[in-house]
Amino acid sequence: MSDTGFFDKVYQVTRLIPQGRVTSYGALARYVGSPQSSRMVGYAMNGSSTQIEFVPAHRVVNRNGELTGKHFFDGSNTMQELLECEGAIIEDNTILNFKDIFWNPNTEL
DNA sequence: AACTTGACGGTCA
DNA sequence: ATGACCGCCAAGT
Repeated sequence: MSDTGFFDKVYQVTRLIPQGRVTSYGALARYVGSPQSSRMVGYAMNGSSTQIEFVPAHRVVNRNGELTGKHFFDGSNTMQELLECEGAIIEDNTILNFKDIFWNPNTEL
């Protein structure tokens, strides 16, 4: 597969996130081999919309379960609605059942 | 070509 | 427990 770079790896792993589950930037960063580049993961998500294949960027939140990237979606609460639609309990931009639906690529992949 | 910024995370004071 | 600092890679200016 094309490891054309950091971003592509991130996109590919992100697509593997099961529906109804979420993961963190740090977990993805660690999986692609750059544990300290969690910011880059978020930055990559920024360009996820330019990808041919759909990337469920809404399933990626920070380690605190907060929807820090909701601002980068169409509406103001698009990300939240998508997640709630998949079974997440969200309040004040935070996934309350984060611990329950967390998906760790390093452990479950 | 150099500097700054960015959807984060871990550590140290 | 709260706040500041550093690291990391890519893209924009």
